[in-house]
Amino acid sequence: MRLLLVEDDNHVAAAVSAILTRHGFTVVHARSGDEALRALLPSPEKEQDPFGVVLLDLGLPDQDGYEVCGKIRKRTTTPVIMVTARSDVRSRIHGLNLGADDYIVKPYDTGELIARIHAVIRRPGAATGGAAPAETDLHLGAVHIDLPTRTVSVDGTAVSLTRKEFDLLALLAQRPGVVFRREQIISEVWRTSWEGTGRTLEVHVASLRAKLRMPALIETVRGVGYRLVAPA
Amino acid sequence: MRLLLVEDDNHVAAAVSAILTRHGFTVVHARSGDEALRALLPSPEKEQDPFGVVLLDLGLPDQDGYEVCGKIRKRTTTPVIMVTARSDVRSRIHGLNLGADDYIVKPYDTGELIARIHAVIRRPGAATGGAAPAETDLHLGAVHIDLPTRTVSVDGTAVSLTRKEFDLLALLAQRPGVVFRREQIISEVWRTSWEGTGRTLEVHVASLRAKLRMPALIETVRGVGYRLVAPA
DNA sequence: TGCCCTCTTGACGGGGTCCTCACCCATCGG
DNA sequence: CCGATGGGTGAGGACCCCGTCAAGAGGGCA
Repeated sequence: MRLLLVEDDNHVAAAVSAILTRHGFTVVHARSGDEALRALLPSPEKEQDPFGVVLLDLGLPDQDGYEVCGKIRKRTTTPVIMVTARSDVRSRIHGLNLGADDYIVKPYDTGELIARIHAVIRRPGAATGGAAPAETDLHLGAVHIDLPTRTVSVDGTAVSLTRKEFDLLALLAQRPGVVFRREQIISEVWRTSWEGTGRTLEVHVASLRAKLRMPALIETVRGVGYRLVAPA
Repeated sequence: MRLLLVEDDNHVAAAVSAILTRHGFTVVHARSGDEALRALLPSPEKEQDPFGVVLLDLGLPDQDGYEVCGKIRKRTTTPVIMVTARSDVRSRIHGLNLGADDYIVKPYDTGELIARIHAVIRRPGAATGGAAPAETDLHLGAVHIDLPTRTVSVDGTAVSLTRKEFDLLALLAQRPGVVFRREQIISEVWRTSWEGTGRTLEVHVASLRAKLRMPALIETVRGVGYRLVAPA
């Protein structure tokens, strides 16, 4: 699960990040409120998994942490856990009323942090309540892709794809015309930084081209990667 | 919204109850773990609104408060907030890992209590009480699901499902056709972030397929999860 | 207390997916 | 024209994932 860590101190961020990574989270680090908001909002460019939870430090340089929390709540339903050194009750109530799901006071026990994160993300709706209504249907000429149901059809007839095939197609289809580099595709679809020595990627591309019966749809960019040709 | 207050001390209960009532909650008071569990379980006789949240004091006479929390979590998905004088980190982590949604240490500020209650019940999906009138009946071809009474019938004949079976079916039925990931199902139905190694999920799916006499209704999406096939 | 229902776990097996490997072809630079 | 580089292709086998079965733990109810 992806986690957004909002923290201006790089040393603290590195330490916390290490702990969270060890517990299975993919940590994205934002150093300011602006950066956090930009990372949260689904931009047309990068279509990634939505964040499962936000760890928001209130001591930010550019803007008030409470304000950031409010803005996050206005746009998404992603759970927010406030982290701060301010221990007074007033601040806690203020934070919670702004839409925060929990409020932890520094210094905190790392075990408790993990436990509270899990408590927040297991609440019903948290799993589905990612970012704002992202695009779920993609049309590319005759090809129609439905993300939630993981179904693909060409000219109206359904096509059965395997997991890797679908993930690969979905990735490319999010930015038609844009070239994805090989290593980028590997890391997104395979979720591992292992750079294969084999022909794995090519095999899956070939399979996709065959199943979609449109070999020209996926274009090879020699020495770089692949891209989907944008429909006219 | 109805709130279940589990507290053995009558004086404390009266005081807290008054505060909560003033904030718009309908408070039901249970003096022991047994009483709490009996109040929570939906009896076929009295058809009442389900509880929106449980305030669980850990200092109970009859049984361990943690145990009670575990039992509650086993049967319902109602949010639980633990309230106790035990402030050590160990207890907090233990409580949260048992499925509690929050953990407040006595003595607490009443304003913070209210804020934390609101933070817990504000989650989308947690609104079993007064909020959005969610869909209560689901029809999928020959299968009819009634959420409030937790009854399921196929072709008009009733089918007896266990708790987990019903929760699983109800989850999938909420969005026919869309694929639910395994982890998502685990976290929603089991409400615990334990990543099981066993075959638990598959066993329940198999049981459901058999009882509904429609093996094709629940479709396996290899490497991802399951989904209900949308009716034609 | 004893029985039954539910849930969990583990072993086992089958079948679908994925990766590897070898070889082929296309492109590009000299 | 020729070699080097990098992608395309077609098997085959390994691995992974899921379905099934059986056994056991725990709680509920009489």
